[in-house]
Amino acid sequence: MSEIAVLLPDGSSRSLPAGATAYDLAAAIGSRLAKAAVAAVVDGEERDLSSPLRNGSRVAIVTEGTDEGRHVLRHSTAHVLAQAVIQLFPGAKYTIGPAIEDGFYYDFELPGGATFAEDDLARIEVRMREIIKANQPFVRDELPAGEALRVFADQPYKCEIIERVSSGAADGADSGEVGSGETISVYRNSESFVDLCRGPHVPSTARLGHFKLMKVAGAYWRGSEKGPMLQRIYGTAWESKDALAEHLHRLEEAEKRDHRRLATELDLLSFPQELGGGLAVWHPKGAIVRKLMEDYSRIRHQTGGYEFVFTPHLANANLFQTSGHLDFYKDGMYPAMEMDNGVYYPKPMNCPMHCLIYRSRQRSYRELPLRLFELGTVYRYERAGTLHGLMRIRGFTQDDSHIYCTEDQLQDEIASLLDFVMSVLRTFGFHEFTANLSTKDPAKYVGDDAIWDRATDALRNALERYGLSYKVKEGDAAFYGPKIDIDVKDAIGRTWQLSTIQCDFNLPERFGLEYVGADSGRHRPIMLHRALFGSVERFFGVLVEHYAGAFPAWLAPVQVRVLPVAASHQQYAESIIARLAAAGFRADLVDSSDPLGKRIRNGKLEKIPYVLVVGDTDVSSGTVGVNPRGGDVERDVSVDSFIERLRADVAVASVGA
RNA sequence: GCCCAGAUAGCUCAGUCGGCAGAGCAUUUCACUCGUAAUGAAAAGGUCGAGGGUUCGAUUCCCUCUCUGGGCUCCA
Repeated sequence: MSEIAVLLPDGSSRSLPAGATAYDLAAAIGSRLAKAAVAAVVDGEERDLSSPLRNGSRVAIVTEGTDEGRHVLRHSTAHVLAQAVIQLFPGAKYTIGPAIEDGFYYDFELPGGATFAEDDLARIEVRMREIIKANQPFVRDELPAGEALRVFADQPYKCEIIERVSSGAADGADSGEVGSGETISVYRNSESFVDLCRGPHVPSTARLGHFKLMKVAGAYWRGSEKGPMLQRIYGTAWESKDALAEHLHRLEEAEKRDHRRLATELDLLSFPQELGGGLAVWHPKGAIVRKLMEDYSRIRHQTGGYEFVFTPHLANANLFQTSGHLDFYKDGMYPAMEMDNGVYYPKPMNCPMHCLIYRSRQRSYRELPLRLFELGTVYRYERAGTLHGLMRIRGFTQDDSHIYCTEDQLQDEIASLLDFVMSVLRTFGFHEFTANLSTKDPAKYVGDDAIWDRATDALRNALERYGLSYKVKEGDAAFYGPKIDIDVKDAIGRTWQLSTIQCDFNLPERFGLEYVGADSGRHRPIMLHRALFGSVERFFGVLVEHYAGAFPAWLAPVQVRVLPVAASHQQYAESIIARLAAAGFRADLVDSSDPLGKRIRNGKLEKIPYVLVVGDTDVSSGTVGVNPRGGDVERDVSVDSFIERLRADVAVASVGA
């Protein structure tokens, strides 16, 4: 046969000479496509451009600048990194080097447990650029496993991967999916560097180049804490200089809104060394925002059918024995305090105490659903290396509620919870949500299968009824019940997992919780754990990053700053402050000992929503000059109309209250 | 917990190949009274994260600890 025909993604077909490659197809379609092509998808499998096509195949060309195309060039850049490291560090062992979001990494083991220094990155980059400039081809080869073992004889990690693959044990989590059964695929280039790889790769290194090595980090071999610690180099790679520059710019922007940096700059809170790791003190400005968040939360819970409770920070060990926390999570708890009358622990969760409230007397089905709410502060001994600003902290406050209901009530309860969650999150400026539904881990769960199925269905139905898009995470649930987690997207497109709704079949059992049903019989309630903010501290951190410290007017620590142009306007400025305070706003005044320009600048840097300037014309006509954050100056605005505007601006917080 | 890098004035950081510690901003005082993003001058401010070791002498070199950052692992 001298010609073959292949099917294109648009449904059309194309004839090509027999033996034509994916690259030939791209070239036949157009030179622009050929130039942008980096790989192909043939019959659902990613292939190199150089792979020959068969008659009847479905072929899609992967181009740079698409997610798939970037994936290919990032992975190819990772190979170049490995090549450079092997050449510069004799005796280095190379392991795996996948593409990841925005870039790639490669893990190495250096002889004698040596480590990379930050300035090694520059040397490695130089060598990588030489390799790329040399325009080395990526040539695929397929070897029997035995031969592959000989090729990688001095590379123990590669041998381990080959053995796993050839024994069929590869789980796909490796980038070690390099073949099936006895055949192992490798990629070589002109300098005889060879790496185990499934591919595909760009045709040659000339297609690479817009990359940057970012950082060195430690990482465990195969992700296991018990495995050897490897040296990981992270890099980023893009299809063009502009795309790379844009990415680096995005990183800078993200750094500018880092909540730890802004917490210092805006005097919100601090983590004094004397206090110990993962513990924060809230300064007045941060505390105002936090209090407003908590106040809002309380109002919403109050009107939402929740009953408020309070519980202590400490409890006798017996309680955590009953709840099972001491058996399962002791490592994560602060250590015991031995007292005359027993052993006490700081609480890592509020639920056991809420169960005690439930159990304090007999409950009737008429009381259900019973919704207990508390802003409950808990302490968890997070491992030292895992702490991260407010995002991972050792003492934090959950907007925690435990709902006790019958199985029949479950679905309605969850549906209305979703409503509640979204409504609250929207108030805080989040508008894009997705959910994850975590289902039973067959290896580790309590409760009978039937109730898991019914509860999982209830969660799924509630999600569908609400119309929220969700992913199912099979086997990701905690041992005690299925759950829904809500992710929100922030102002720069990052997602944060905030709210959670979890079924619990375990604690009602452990605490022997019951209610008397309409049939006069005793029944076990289902318990729901749910938090909207999750942790108030973490939610605050996310808000800081979402708004880049420029809180909306209803949350801003200072809503209005008044600046008298000169000392002669001081009295008038004070009268404006008095009016604003009387109207319930947070306003302050900075007198004229600094020049106006400087005071304006400081107001902007402090991200105050409104900076008012008052001078001669304002004093005589009862007006103010308004500088809205991020807007242009408005002169001669009457005080009444400004107050009206401010009222409208902060009204968002009363929605649903 | 593991790997790497750090910790110097309130903040951001420089510096000391081992010999009395520096800048900018912020603070205080004085002068300036100013209409939209940094007025000028002066002063004050440090156990150089903590403890130990080496040394005539340690902020500097070594060890341990604490805390922080980047990852890994973990996250009820």
